[in-house]
Amino acid sequence: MSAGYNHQEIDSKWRKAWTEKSFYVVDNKLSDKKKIYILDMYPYPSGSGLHVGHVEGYTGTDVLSRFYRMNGYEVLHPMGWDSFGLPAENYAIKTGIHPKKTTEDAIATFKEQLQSLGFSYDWTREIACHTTEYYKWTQWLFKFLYQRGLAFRKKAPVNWCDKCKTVIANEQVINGLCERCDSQVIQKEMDQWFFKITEYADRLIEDIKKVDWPESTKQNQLNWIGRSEGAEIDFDILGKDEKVTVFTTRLDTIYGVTFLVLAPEHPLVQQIVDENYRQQVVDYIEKTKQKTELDRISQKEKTGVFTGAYAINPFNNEKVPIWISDFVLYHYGTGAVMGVPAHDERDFEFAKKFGLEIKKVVTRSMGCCCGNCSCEDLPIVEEDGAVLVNSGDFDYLSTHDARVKMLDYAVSKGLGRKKVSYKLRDWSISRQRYWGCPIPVVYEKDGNIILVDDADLPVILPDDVNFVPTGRSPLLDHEEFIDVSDKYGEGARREADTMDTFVDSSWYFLRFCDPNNAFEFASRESMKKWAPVDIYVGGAEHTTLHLLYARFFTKVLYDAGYIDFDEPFLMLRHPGIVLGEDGSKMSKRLGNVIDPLSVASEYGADALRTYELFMGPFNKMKAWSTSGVRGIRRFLDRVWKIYDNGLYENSEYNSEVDARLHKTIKKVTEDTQSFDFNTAISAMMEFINFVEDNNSITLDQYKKFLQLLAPYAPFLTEEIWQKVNNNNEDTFDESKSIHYSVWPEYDESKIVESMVTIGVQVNGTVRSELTVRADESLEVVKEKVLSDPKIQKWIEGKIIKDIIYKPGKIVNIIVE
RNA sequence: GCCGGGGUGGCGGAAUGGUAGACGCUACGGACUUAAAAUCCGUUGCCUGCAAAGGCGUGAGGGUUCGAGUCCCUCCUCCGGCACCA
Repeated sequence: MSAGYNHQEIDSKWRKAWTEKSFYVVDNKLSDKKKIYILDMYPYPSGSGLHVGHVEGYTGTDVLSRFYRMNGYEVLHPMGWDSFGLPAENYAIKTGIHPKKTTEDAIATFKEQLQSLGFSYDWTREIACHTTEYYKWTQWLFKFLYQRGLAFRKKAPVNWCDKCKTVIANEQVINGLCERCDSQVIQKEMDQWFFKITEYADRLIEDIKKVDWPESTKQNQLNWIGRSEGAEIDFDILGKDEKVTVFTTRLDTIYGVTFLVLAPEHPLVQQIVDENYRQQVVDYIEKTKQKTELDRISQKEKTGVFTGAYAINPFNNEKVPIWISDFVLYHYGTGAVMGVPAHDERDFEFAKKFGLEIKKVVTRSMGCCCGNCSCEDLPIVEEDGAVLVNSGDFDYLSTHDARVKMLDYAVSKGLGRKKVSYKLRDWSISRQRYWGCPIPVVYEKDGNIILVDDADLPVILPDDVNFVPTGRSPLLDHEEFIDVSDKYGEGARREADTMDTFVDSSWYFLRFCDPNNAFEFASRESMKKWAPVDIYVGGAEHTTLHLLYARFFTKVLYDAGYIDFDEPFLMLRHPGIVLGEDGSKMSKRLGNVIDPLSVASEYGADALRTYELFMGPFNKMKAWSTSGVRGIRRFLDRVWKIYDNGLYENSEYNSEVDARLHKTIKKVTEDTQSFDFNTAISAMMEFINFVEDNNSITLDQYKKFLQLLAPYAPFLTEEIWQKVNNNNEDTFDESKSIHYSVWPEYDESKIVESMVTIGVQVNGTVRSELTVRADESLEVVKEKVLSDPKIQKWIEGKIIKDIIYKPGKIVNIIVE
């Protein structure tokens, strides 16, 4: 422990005072004041509590919240809990302790940690998605999507772990293995609920341009949606009254088709297969079903079988064999592809393996690049300057032009059509798990779907459920929950699956606008005032799922007229991962986890907060350093010492200190807003160094400096602020707090320096320096520079060709 | 493989095309102390040199420019995402 200010006393005193005065509570009344909504991704309350890495993001948003309050904004800065989810249920399976209990205990721990660090959340708006008050509206939103035709039910494969006897979520499948027992996960067909996010694919792509998000996150989303433009072409099947439709983005290569491949799951396979080949086809389909995800990913060689059927290429009427293979994905495109081995690496591999013909239809116009390499033997995939050959009327066209002309031709002859395909698939939301939001659906005896009435919401998740894995949804065995025959008629049963927790988190940011509303998910007025989120901060691991789902929900609500914005998060930033002192990821196993509360109790919450942001650029990965925290603490102690030794009372006004202060105000104001917290803190350190070197700071200057530091170190600055203002702590309120004081403005005229020191170069290498008026003329500078002995040494006997002078920056003498 | 983002002292990192290494840590030297901790002062990119000074330096190699960490091209490497997507 260092000497200096008593953080234990000061931290707890102000935490208490701010809480008592409901400092950060905001209302929903529309006002003329500027407003800003600053949000952290709400955490999953895990049993192990927060470590210092989690706190970086929360510190960033808190600094911004405090900064904007001081700049006259009404700030909505809430916190809540993503409290449904698998870890609590898995823990319950292991220990028998109810998820509700472990979750609520964890929430208490998290809350204590956050409050100790002085985060200025409006706790009257706290939400938790496992509460009935919250999930009533999650259920309402499910119904809302269903009514708009965006929720539907179909059979779909789920991940099944045979050892754990349970269905597990995609997130729990690690490289095809079960997260908990490392055994193989297989696919099982079950009835599932889906949300039709694919309907919004194009708007999700288009609107990403509107938001201020990290470029990589935007790219990840585009990548995930995976839009590609191409064509669907119909191939007649020889001797059958059927057609196979393929999807291709390389229509220009269609004269090179030497076979077709269907996914083994393709329904047409059964109809077209030649009887002589039926057995091998059936065997192959069966083998594919047996394969685990891991098998399919890791198999190096292509597999497949011939169906005995042939198709006719509509462009040249050639007869090509139809194969099936598991490298063709049933759920993408049409589940069928045209094989062009000369111009596609996968098709090339397949043709080589099974001895299929390879027919080249695209060539480099100037022949091979070098003439003596083997590149002509490999598929030409895409290349500038390549042209078509062996393609009938389309010969000598560039690949690009050929694509356009061939599509026109196909459309005019009725052979196919333009088509856009997406990688994005509909969002499967059914989970065969207990600890989640019940789906508000009842099935009548004949299977008819009935939505539960609004008046009967929420469908309450029962507490007394046996969640030990049996291989089916735990709620299925809760007769009282399942059996609703008295209300819905003989044989009526409730849906027993719960919703994916990503459904909860797809709309929680709206609930914060009006968290206690019992009649709507949030009032229009409250959302008009606060939403959308202006600044959103959270982990980069959510670049696709959560952030995409929330955008989808927002657009659906927008289309229905509930809200007047169609993007939920205008600005998004990701905090970088914080590594342990040893440079490896913090984990219990390595024993390098650092608890924020222990840092705060040893060095003070302010030192922790300031260090969190001083470590490095906000969005970059960096390693924790306890000696770094000590360095910050030294800095804070020096700030305290200016009060403690009364320097501000004994100083004469010093204009250089003042110029420095105004420069610092400018830097901190700009850098704080742009998330460059580390350089803002450096600037404040430089200012204090300068004050100490000059042994001068007036009260007014000191107070302005304290205000700059206040968002970062709220406790210490509040303490000094009260003392230098001689406030009576018994009558403390918002009007006297530094955190509601008016952010200092800088005076540009004080920043402009009249005298500057610039470098003097000879042929671009610095040889001397020169102090002149910032706007000194070239003549004077030239005279001074040429008479400088250090410079004369370098130009002696040489011809001066030019002198470049950029006022205030540099002078460069070009010789010889 | 494709997409995105990086590579700067012993370490974390600063630098609108204009004196690279701000700020902090570490280390070393000194002051204070009976002593230690804390605190304060000084030094700290590398090489040569007692010094003055000079040379070399931002992953590698080219280029543009009076001038490049910064802009352009080629390559190496690390991190993140996607990955048989036709």
